[in-house]
Amino acid sequence: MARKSPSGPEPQYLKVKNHLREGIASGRWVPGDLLPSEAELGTQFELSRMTVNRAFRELLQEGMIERVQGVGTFVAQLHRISSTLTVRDVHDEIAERGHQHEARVHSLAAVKASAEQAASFGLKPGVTLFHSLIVHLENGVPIQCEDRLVNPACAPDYLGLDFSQTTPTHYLLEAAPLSEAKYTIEATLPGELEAKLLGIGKREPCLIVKRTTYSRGQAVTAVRLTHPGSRYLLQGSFQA
Amino acid sequence: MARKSPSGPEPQYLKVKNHLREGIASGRWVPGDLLPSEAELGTQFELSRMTVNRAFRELLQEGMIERVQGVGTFVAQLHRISSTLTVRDVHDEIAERGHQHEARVHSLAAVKASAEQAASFGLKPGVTLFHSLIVHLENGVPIQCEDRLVNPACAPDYLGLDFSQTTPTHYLLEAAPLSEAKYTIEATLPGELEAKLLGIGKREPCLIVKRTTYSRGQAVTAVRLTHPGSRYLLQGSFQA
DNA sequence: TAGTGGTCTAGACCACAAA
DNA sequence: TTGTGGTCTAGACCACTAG
Repeated sequence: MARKSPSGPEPQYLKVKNHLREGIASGRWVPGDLLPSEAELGTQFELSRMTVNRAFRELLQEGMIERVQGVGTFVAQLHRISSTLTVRDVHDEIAERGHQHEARVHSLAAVKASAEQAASFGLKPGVTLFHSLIVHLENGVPIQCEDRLVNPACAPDYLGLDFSQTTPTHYLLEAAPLSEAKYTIEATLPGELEAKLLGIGKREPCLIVKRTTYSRGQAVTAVRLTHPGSRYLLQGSFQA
Repeated sequence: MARKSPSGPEPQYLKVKNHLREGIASGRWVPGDLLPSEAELGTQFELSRMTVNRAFRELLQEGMIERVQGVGTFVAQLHRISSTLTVRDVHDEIAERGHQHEARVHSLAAVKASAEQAASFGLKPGVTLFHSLIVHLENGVPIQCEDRLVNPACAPDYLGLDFSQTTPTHYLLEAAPLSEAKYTIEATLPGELEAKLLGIGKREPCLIVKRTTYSRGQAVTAVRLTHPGSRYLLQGSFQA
């Protein structure tokens, strides 16, 4: 039978995977086409079916193919462009650009939750939440206004932290293991206070990211990140 | 030895995977902790090592764990919030909301590429590119202005298509298998023509997605999607 | 019935890292 | 040397689909 990887860095299942990827990328197989079966490729490459299966499973996970039990494996219709959008800690983001990060804490206090706020945390109106309002500067220029509510149960010592030294994002990710997040991205005008804190006009468009993160099914924190449209953009890429 | 899945819908490797996920989500293991070895879990669950290995591989792929050969498997540090942002065909998006989609083609012609445009396609200035300008309406309300350049080599018959019936996105994905995409998302004011076509004021913030897609290393199309900030937002979620 | 994918096994050899 | 993960095998049983 086939030899396992001798010492070279390329496992056998990758050979099969690349063979299929190249066939699809080159147009040899187009969306909807039936691909060779696991058994067929196993014979062709002199590999066991499990090894070929792994190549197929990874391609399935990547959305390159579709599989139907009892029928076969097909090239997927690439009608979705999905891309991984990484929302990161501002500090890391700025540091990676080789720039200086500064955080100005404008507010850090306990507040009574409004009905709407409480609802988003799954708590009763009037309960105490922690609130922080921090402006992040890159090389002295304000690029993000971080307006955050925190569930005290998940971070009891939140009010005692020094957020000019560590970011809430960083702290909260350590305090409560992240299990889920929801976000929206939109373009609107800044609030009056936001405009003032960011040093921009009231008519300058802002890119606003709202994000709620959950740990063990419980909402940990809800944040509104306001970025001057002229100074900030999100970017990313996608590899099929 | 262990019994394989008798008929029930839950494979054995999922039992192991869920066991680990729950242990991490519940805080039984925190980031940095050493998890049980494959052999250990194999004994505990009465499974072969390969089956346990599959559970670990999938968790690794999901970013839940980190593995070091010769050392062990650890709970990952969750210091990045990455989320899958799916940029989809507008038509599908609107149809899924149960709404009516209409496309108005305002321009469809061959143009001479400017130096900048040519560069983004890796072509020489002055070559012919195809250009289309289409406004998409949801239930009669303009929500997206699609300003697109297309590489003629990848879609020779682009100018002959009826984009009130099929979207450029849909057509291009079929014409050229997608291999890579780059995008940016930003908030700015609309151009004069865009404001007019979308029926909005010149001072209304817009959410702008710019995207270039590649097929086999060659740029296929570059598009600027302008959305009125008051009528459109991106949303998504992330499961750890 | 024949062919497909979905899962699982009980071994195996290897590279690697720590003691 | 021991234990870890990384890979691979040559079978196996099952569910499902098509002819």
